Amino acid sequence: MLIGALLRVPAQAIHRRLVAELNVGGFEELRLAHIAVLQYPGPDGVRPGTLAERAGISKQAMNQLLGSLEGCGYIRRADAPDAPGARVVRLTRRGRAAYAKILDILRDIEREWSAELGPRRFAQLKELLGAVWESPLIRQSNIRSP
Amino acid sequence: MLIGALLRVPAQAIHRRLVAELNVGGFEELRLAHIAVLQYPGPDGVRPGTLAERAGISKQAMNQLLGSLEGCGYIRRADAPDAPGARVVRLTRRGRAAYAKILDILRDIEREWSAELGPRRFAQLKELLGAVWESPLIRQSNIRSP
DNA sequence: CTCCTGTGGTAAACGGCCTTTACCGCGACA
DNA sequence: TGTCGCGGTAAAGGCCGTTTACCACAGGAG
Repeated sequence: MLIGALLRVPAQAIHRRLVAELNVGGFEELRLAHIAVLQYPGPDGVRPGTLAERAGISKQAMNQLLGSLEGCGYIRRADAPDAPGARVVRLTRRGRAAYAKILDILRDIEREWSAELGPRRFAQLKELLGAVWESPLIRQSNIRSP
Repeated sequence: MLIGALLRVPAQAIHRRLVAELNVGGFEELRLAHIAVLQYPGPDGVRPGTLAERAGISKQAMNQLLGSLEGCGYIRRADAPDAPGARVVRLTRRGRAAYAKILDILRDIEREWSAELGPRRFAQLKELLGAVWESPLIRQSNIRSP
């Protein structure tokens, strides 16, 4: 088995489970793409452009997601305090609840994996993935062209 | 950092790099979604429905991908030798070349990661991901509803 | 034999999500 | 005062997956 599928399939499974559990947990409007906005470390106080870069999508795509989330009452966009013309995302009460729910679900998943692999091996897995994350290997390939 | 992003970002980076390198390497028609068909262990001799299940998408979505790949000359669909009415996917020469190219790129990536982490730690990472893969944790969440 | 059901494949309509192209407002700066 | 860059926005188009629906065939029940 090569590294591509080893990473892709679990990532996809986690993604789908997040959406499924959010939908039955009172956040019916949230869809797959919205997770990219709400995931760690959360969008509160962050610029749209920064969020786009984090998610690896264009500013325009992020803007659509933000518009949709704003329409559902999860966030609002406010003027940035420092820069004129810039905006920042603010989580509403509902948005904070959804974000907290996401963290809950992820911690559930981590608990399950930890039980399956053993806590020591699970910690090792996270440590290794963290090392990959911080290496230049990823960033490079995740830059968008324009 | 929670497990969701730790898996998703590298997986996405690998996906994008695969497509980028395929496109400059003589396989311009291949797009992101096509990778799901061509990835390990390859579609040759496999039923469309099985491929759909592997990729975690509907049979219909897989069929569209197969139609597109057939139009570009990467595969053809033949009648299955055993079951009547069933079909199997066959790689053409071009399809085999693309599949080989994908394996090459993935091996390049593995080499780079191995150099970054050290061969011992990289092997450990793959082993741990393999353990997750084989556990019931994933399959469960990757089943499609209908 | 005929009906029914399950399996495997296919087709068309629709919607979500991303990219491309384009534009606006504002400050900096020559 | 032009114009450059930065941040954000808007609209059109395309890719991709789901939903709904249908067809062909085999195997069994009646």
